[in-house]
Amino acid sequence: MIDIAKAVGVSIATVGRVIHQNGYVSPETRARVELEIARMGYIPNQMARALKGNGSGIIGSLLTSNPNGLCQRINQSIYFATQRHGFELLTMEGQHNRGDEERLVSKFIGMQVNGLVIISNGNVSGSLFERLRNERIPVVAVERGYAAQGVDSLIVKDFQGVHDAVGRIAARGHTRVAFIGMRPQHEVERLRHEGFWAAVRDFGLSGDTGLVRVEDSYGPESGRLAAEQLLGLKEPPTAIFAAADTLAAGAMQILYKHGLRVPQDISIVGYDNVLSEYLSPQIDSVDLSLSDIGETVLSLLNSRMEDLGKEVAVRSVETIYVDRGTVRRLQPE
Amino acid sequence: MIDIAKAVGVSIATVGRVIHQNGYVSPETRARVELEIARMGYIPNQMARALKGNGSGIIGSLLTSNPNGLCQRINQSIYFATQRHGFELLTMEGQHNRGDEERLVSKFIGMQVNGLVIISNGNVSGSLFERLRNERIPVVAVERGYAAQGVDSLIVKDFQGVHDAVGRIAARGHTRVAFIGMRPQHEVERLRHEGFWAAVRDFGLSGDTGLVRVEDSYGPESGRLAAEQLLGLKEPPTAIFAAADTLAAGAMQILYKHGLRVPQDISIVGYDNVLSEYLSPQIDSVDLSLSDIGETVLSLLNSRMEDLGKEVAVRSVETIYVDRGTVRRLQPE
DNA sequence: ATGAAAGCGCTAACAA
DNA sequence: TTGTTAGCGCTTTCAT
Repeated sequence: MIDIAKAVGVSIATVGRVIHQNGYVSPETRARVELEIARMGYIPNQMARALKGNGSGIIGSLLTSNPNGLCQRINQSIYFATQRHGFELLTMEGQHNRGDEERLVSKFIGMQVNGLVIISNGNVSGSLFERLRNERIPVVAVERGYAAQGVDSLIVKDFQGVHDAVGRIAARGHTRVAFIGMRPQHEVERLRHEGFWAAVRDFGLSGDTGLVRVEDSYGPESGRLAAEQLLGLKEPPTAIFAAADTLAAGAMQILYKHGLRVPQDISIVGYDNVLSEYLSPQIDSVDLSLSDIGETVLSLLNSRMEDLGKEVAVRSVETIYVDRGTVRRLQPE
Repeated sequence: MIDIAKAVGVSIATVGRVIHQNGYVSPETRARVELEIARMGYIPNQMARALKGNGSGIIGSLLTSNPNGLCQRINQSIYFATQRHGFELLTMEGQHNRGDEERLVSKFIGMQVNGLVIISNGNVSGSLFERLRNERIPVVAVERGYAAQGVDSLIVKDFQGVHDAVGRIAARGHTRVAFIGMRPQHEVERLRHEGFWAAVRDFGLSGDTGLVRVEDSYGPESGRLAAEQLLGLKEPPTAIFAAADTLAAGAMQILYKHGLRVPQDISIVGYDNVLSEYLSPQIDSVDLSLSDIGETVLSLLNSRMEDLGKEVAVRSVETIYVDRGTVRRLQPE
C-alpha cells in the first residue's frame, strides 16, 4: 500500500479508501490509484487484515471422522458455499478422539477463524462447544439425530432415513428383511440401528435377530462377512438393507458369488448413495440433499456472526430415497 | 501475552521467550509463566505471527479439477503430511480454467501461504508458476507425465501405469484388448491414451480402432455406453482396459446385463483403484503409492523453503498394479 | 476530499 | 537474566 501511495502521490489512507470503496475519494484520484493497483498486481495481506480485528476470513471445518466418504461430500458442499460467501474453508481431519479434537480446535482458535463447522457422527464433547462459546466463535454442528446442546445445528435425519427406506421395502411385501450395520460407535450407527428396529415394529417385519448383522467396520469385507452369514440361514432374507453403501457393495459380491441375481432372487438397498450408482446393478440407496447443506450451514453461521447472543437454531436435512429398482415387488402395494 | 505478563509480573518479552524456548529465562520464572499460560488457556494468535513475517504456517493446495476422485485422495495424503510437518493445509478447488486458477492463486498469495501444491491433470498455465516465483512462494506441482517448466514436480507416471497394465493383459494371451477412456481434455487423458497405443505396438495387440472407445465424461454412463458398443462388435474383445475405475464400473453393469461373467467370459481391468474393491467381483486396477506422495511433496517444499534458488527437482510416484484375478489366462505366460 | 497516526498481537534486536 | 521498543500491513478515527 505504501508503494502504491508513493507511486500515485497520495496517502495510504486514500489507497485504503479506494480499496474499500468507502469514504470520499475524487473520481480522478480513484482512477489513478486503481490503475496503479492493477499495474503492480497488488494483493492485500489478509494476515494484516485479520490482525486488525475482523477475523481471518477463514472458516474452519472439523471432520471428526470420515468413515464412509459421506463426510467428505458434505464438506465439499460446505466448501463451495463458503467460497460463494467470500470466505476460505480450512479443513482439518481428526480420528474422533477427545485429544485430537481439543488439539485441532486450538489450532482453529489460533487461526482466528470467523466460524467453525463441526461435522460429526455424534458424541462430540460438550466442553468443546463451551470452549468455542467462550472464544466467541460462531459454530455450526452438522450432527446426527439430536442437536448438540446450545449450538446451532444441522441435523441429518438418519433415523427417519432408515425407517422410511425399510418401510418402502416392507410396502413391497417383504417381511424377512435383513439389516447389515456397523457396530454402534457413534450416534450415527445407533440411529441407523434404531431406525431399523422401529421399522420392524411399525411395519410388522420379522424380528428374527439372526437377520441383523452388526460388523466392526464400514469396509466391504464387513458386508461380505454379513452376507455370507445371512445366506447361510435356514430361512434367508428376501431383502437386505445395508446401512452404508460400502457394506452393500461387499454384500453384493457375495450374492454374485452365490449366483443370486438382484432383484429377481434377492432385493437390496444401500445407504449414503456414494457407491450405489457404480454397482452392478445400480442399487437403491438413501441420499442427502447435499446442495442445500452448504447454504444452510452458511446461513446459520452468518446469522450467528451477526448476533452471538441470539437463540440457538436447529435445521435439518431431508434424506432422499433413490429408487433404482432393486427392491422386488412381492405383492401389490 | 500482555495478560500473562501482568499476571506473572514479568515483561511480554519474557513470556515470548518461554513460548519459543529461546533466550535465557530462569527456571523459576519459566515455571510460573508456563503455569499461567496453561491456567488461562492462552493460544498464540497465528495472524499476528504471520504478519511479523514468518509466513502464515499455511500451505495451500489447489485442486485444478477433480474428475475421478483420485485428486481428493492425493490431497488427503498431502494433508496428513502437512500436519505432521506442523503446517495447516488450505485447499481450494477450481474448474480447470485459467480465470479460476488466477483468482485462487491470488487468494493464496493474499493468505501469505508458506507454500503451494498444485494438483493438476496437466495444462496449468506457465504464467501461473512465474507469478508464484515472483512472489517467492515455494511451489510443488503434482503433475502428469511431464514436469512443468521450472517448478519442483512430482510426476504421476500414467503412461507407464497404463502401458504396464495392458502389458499384463497381453502376457496372459489376450490380443483383442479394448480401451475405454475419456476424451483427451488434459494431459492425464492423453497419457493414458498414448500408454495404451504404445502397449498395442509393444505387445503386438490388435490395433482395431473399433476396440478403442473415447467418451465424454468419467461417469459410469460413459462406461455403459462404451461397453454396449464393444459388445456389439462382430468380434468383441476378450479383455477390457478402462482408464478409470468409474468407467470400468459402468462397463461392468453392461457385462452383467448381458449375462457375461468376469473373468470367465471377459476380462477387465480398471484404473485409479478408487472403486475397484467395491465391484462384483473386485477387479484389477492400478493404484498409486499414496502414502509416499504426501511426504515427497513436503520434502520438496521444505527444501525449496530453505533455498529458493536451488535447482529444480523432479520426483515421481510409481504406479502399483493391484491383481485381483480379473484377467483370465488364455495361454501360459 | 485527503492525510496523520494509533494500534491489532507478536517477534527480535538492543539495552540494561 | 530480564525489559523496552520498533515494526510487520492494514483499518479506522480524527483532524485538516
